[in-house]
Amino acid sequence: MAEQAPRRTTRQRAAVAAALGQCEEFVSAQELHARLRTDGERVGLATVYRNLQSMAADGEIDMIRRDDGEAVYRACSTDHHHHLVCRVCGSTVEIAGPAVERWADRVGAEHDYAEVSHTVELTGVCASCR
Amino acid sequence: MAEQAPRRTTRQRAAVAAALGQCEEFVSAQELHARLRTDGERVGLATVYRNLQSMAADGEIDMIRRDDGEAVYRACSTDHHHHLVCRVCGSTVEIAGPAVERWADRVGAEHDYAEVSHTVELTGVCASCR
DNA sequence: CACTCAAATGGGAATGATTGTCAATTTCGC
DNA sequence: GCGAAATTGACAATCATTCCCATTTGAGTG
Ligand SMILES: [Zn+2]
Ligand SMILES: [Zn+2]
Ligand SMILES: [Zn+2]
Ligand SMILES: [Zn+2]
Repeated sequence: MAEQAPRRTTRQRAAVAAALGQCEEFVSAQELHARLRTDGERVGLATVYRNLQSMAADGEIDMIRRDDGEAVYRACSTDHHHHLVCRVCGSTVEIAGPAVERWADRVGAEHDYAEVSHTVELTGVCASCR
Repeated sequence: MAEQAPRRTTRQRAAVAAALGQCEEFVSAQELHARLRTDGERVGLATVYRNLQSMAADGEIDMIRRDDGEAVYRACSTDHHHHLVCRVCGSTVEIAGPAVERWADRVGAEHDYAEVSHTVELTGVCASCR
């Protein structure tokens, strides 16, 4: 299914991965670039974009979109899962939902769609923000 | 939950709604603006954006995001549902899934999140595109 | 290690969707 | 009809993301 593009290990790619690993919440490419710069790492903005995108494509990291459409990324356990995000403070809970997975597969099959993938994100207001 | 902002009926708003109703697939604000112009309707681009956004906020129309992040809209049955979109031709199937609804509610409750809403979109390759 | 070459980088310009501005117009209750 | 408030429109301004392309670098090869 997924065409694996050749990937080299570069200082920049490692720096991006490391910086992302430090982040608690989802961060945009711009934000991560700023952090890298603050940390003294010298990585071009375009490179941050390219690496985040390829890592997301390879399933190494998660990518979702904010309400305004901006893409935000986060390093997390590699196995497939979803998120429950607080609309107020942004705190996130990772959800492993075998239930949704099965549902998605079934719906795809019912309508004869192949290679079905899904986007499932939950948002709400966490206990401490109420 | 939803604060209903006062909405007036204007020629432009009606034109946007009508044009959207004619569309088979999801369309972006830009595309809809072009269609209106072609049809001889004179509506400003900013107005198309504003109306699509407010209609989506009111739940009158659906809004999802393309892979590139661009927002696309579609008029459809007003009751809550989800979509299964073909990655190749864009053909869409509307999905009414009581199963997901229950799952989302349960997960929210389990983690003590209030006002939980969800985003669920499926993509695949339809039969005729294989 | 020296050598080769495609992959990767950077950074500044270009793109393109979306938003902001604000005067002019329109709606609608009174 | 009147007037306050909502809406519109043309255009400028934002701003994330992509392009371009000369330069650097990773990683086999012998
Ligand atoms: Zn919170
Ligand atoms: Zn729909
Ligand atoms: Zn198709
Ligand atoms: Zn639902």
